[in-house]
Amino acid sequence: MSEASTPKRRSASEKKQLTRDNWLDAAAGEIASGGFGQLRVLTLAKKLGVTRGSFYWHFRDHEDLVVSFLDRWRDRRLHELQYWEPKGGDVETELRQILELLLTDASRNIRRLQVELAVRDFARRNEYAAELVIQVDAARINQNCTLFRRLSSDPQHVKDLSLLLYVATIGSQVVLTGKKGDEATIQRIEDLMARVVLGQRDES
Amino acid sequence: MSEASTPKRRSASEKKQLTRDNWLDAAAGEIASGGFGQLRVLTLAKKLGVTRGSFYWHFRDHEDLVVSFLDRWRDRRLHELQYWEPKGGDVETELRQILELLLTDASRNIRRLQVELAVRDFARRNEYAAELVIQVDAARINQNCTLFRRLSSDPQHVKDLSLLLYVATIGSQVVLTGKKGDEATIQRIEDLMARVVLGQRDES
DNA sequence: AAAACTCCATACACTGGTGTATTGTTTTTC
DNA sequence: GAAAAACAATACACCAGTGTATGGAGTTTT
Repeated sequence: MSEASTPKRRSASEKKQLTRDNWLDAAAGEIASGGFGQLRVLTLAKKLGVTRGSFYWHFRDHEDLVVSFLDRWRDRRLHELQYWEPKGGDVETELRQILELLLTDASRNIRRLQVELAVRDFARRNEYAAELVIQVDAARINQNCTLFRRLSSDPQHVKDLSLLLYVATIGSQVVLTGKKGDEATIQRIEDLMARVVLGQRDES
Repeated sequence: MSEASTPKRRSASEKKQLTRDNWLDAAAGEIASGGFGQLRVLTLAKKLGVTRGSFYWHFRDHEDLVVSFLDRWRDRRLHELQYWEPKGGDVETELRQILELLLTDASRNIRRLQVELAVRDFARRNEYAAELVIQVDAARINQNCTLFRRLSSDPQHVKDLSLLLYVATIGSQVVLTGKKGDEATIQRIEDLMARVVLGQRDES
């Protein structure tokens, strides 16, 4: 009788039950668009088509969600580095590959990029996030060092070059993200950076 | 005599009255430490030792505060460029001056830097802030173009170099802000960038 | 000195969000 | 196929914050 009035359970659209990871994925969307400050349990629940009752089964509280998200982010960022190992080959082509990865590819994955920027911003006012960002930064910079060791013999110079490359890519992401007509711009920046870095051979 | 025309602040009970700018200054503090998302009228009032009654006399609402703050920020950033005009001289020394300004000086003014990063972050989810950031970025990049025109004759190359310098400095601020022991690091990055840019002479 | 203006305090209504307790519904396990 | 465990809905208490209305004290103007 009153069947139509109260679709008791979740509407027949989706049926599966939610996992912790589902909530974290939804959180990623919110964080990407609004940052950690806009992360609301209520909004997430609506987005997932459930009520907060589900959330508080999967998570202890709001903070638990944030910490879990940060942990997952860190793990994934550190883990993916493994797939970005230089394939070997010419120094220049290897550098090009890295730049392609750090700039062009990154700019196409704008969701991922926005999450990264949100985490970075959050790290300015959250101790734990700050630690993770430092870890990830260090790992990435260290990874590129292996390339630059083929360009210079001075360890300090290698570190500096790698750091410079890194801050330049991060800066590009910060400044150019979301602007239109930046595809070509990024390409030119990529070229320029390659030339600039290669010009630094044996200058130690 | 002349005091009759000057706006009075003191009162017998030592309580100064607040101006719109006082509120904006207090807002700067909150924004620097917590971002725009943490900007609370209540907190500001407490910080200033008054109640919200004062706020709602000076501002229409919360949004009015945000917009006013952004406007003031934009005006100041555009205005200060005027004092950073190259003093003329050697190309290298001029470049060094600019780098000093963009990196070392910026890293010492950490409050100002944090506000800038907060505005940048806010711009990712706020149309108006995004417009202002674009204006400021464009003005700064354009300003440095005048220097790079002395390094290359290709207008495109000049633009690219200026943009690269800018994103590198922004990236440095994002990555290195708040880390310890970065004073020396910034100095080395500064050196490296100078050499890297100067190596690009006449390569158009 | 009275009126008018400026600035702030107080009280209240309202919104949107968290967390908890309890109950209800699936899904898994034995 | 029932008990147990996993997942979700509902209702509630509670809090932080906004905006508004109104009154009031200090200062300036007339």
